Amino acid sequence: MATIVEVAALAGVSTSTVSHVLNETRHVEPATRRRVLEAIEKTSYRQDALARAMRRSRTDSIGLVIPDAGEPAFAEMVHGVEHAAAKLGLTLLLSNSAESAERESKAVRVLLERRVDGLILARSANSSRDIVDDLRGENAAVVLLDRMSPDSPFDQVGTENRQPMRSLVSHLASAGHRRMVLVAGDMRVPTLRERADGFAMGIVEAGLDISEQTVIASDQTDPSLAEAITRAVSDPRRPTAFIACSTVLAVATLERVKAAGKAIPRDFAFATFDGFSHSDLFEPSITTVRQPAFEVGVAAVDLLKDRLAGSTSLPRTVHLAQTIEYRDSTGRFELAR
Amino acid sequence: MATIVEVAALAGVSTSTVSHVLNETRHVEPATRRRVLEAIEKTSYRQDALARAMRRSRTDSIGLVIPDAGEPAFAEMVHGVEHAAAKLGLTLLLSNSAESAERESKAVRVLLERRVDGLILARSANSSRDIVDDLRGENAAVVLLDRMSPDSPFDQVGTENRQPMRSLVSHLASAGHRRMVLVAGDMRVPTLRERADGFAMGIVEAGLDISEQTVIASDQTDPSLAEAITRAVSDPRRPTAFIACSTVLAVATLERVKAAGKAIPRDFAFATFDGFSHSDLFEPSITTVRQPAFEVGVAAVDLLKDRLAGSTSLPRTVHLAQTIEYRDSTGRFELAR
DNA sequence: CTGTTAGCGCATTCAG
DNA sequence: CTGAATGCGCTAACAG
Repeated sequence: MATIVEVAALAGVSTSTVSHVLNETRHVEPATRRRVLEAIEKTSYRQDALARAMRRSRTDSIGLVIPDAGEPAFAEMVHGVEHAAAKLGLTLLLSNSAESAERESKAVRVLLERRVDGLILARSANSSRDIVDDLRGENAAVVLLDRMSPDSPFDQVGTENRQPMRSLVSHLASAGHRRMVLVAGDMRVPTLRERADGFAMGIVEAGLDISEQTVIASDQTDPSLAEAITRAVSDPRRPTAFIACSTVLAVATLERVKAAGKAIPRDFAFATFDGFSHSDLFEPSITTVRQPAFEVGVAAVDLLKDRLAGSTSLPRTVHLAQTIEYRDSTGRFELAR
Repeated sequence: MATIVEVAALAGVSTSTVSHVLNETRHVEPATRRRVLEAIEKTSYRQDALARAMRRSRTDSIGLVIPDAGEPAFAEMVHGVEHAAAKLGLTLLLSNSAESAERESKAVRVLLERRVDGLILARSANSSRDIVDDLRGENAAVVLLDRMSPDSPFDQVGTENRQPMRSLVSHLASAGHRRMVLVAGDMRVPTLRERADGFAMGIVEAGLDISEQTVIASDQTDPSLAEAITRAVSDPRRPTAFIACSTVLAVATLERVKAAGKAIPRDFAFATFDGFSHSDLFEPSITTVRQPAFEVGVAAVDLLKDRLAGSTSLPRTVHLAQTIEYRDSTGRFELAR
């Protein structure tokens, strides 16, 4: 590749002038300017972002660390972040921590070494507090994504989880369901904890007995998850509804229900968070609490943008609302069952 | 951030020595080494990847440009690329061209400016030949992903598309289907063209009349796509099977079929490429030609790795096989219809 | 076994 | 309006 020096030589000007026409950072005589432009063309010169970043101490890049690229909701957030970042002329550096704390801190470290201007982090399930503390010492802007904490020193964006779960439980309760099974997942994940909280609140509010509900809190990689679901399916106390707290948990639940020879909604009502795409095209169509994952990603970049622009306000927390899409899987419950 | 100079000063050695312990690039006395390590600890020094890359003229990063982050198959490829790149200690720079040639070349340009060591490119539908030509002049290693061309000057990896389509058509023909509808999509996309080719081959091989088949080649963003599908649904020539060539096209097809009050597989057999995740949990379960998208991503990084290691062999083309998952949507066709 | 030093390519003072 | 010169932080000769 040609460098700025060659361009300058060919145009018969100094590198300084070339730099200035490149960045439009001071006036240059139209004629000179034209010569420079021609030289750039002729040498097929391209700016070296590395050298530029080094000199300006800004990379115009941001890093994104997510815990599970396979989960549809996260894939969609990545999409949103990518979209918003591109709009701002920011390059995106993507890392997947695969729900591992070590990989997570390694990823963060690598991104900081690369001097990203900002960092968007969805913490892994077993993420330690340390990573947040470490990050505080850095001068990079940080936004926490999806998995938030109440006392975050950083801006954070995610969805409101308790409220929709309460509505969902309320809906099921008023349809006559007295015993439900919550497939709750890993309780170290804030999002899932909030959903479980919302469940408990909803149960109490509906005047149901919390001790008669079943909560399965196995991590999705735990083989005991499937067993627990199977056990719940044939629970002698006869639960009538299942709620899954994520796509992966929904898959596990549907599989076990099917394997037990039961059907939805004939034998059980069913609802899930996140869910499946185009669920309405298939039977049973599934009642789903849908988060605006793309928008969450976009919002994260928005928050970051403000910080990059120098905002020093107190940490902000943005909660986006989820919507409940009621479908057949909760719709045909027969009270007389 | 502390620099290597401060570390050197604190440890009472030269920056050279610090660099060498950092990179393990020459022997240093254990005692000295320990002092350096302590100094690194004390100053919480971190290497500056930018300066390092500049000096070594290698960034240990690769770029990935995809045309549609929303398409599940691409999302999965991104996942595979990310996974394989991380394993090699390569940082991933991700861009989405949104099927636009301009965005695509802009993305490529930005990545080259950032001096990625290699580039993985899934070309957009309207990608011009120019981009390939431009890339040839660069010293970056390039791998074409998914959307390949027969005379590529670069390594490329994708799936074999004709063969599974032929098998699919053959399967349908022997089940008694004489008139089929191919929802083929944008014919500028090589992958989709190959699938359409395979369709024609399959029809001929089955001894069917090609002129009695319907091929809908509207781009998925074209509003006429839905109309064309609707028309095919009520075609007086009574086609009995639909084949969609991508997830998005499958969605469009299923929507129109449903909207017309028809059902699968009662009224039509149906099969799709790429398809939906966990399709077996829902009714109708959909016969799907499934590509190993994650592995395609991994394979792309493998090819790139060889080039980064200096391989100068002729351009290689890797075709991964797809598998056909036969399910209910093609299984219950009644010949007597 | 370790230190000195010259750039990598650019943006940016400071002079003119 | 333009040029010369400095240094961002690091690695890799080269020298000792």
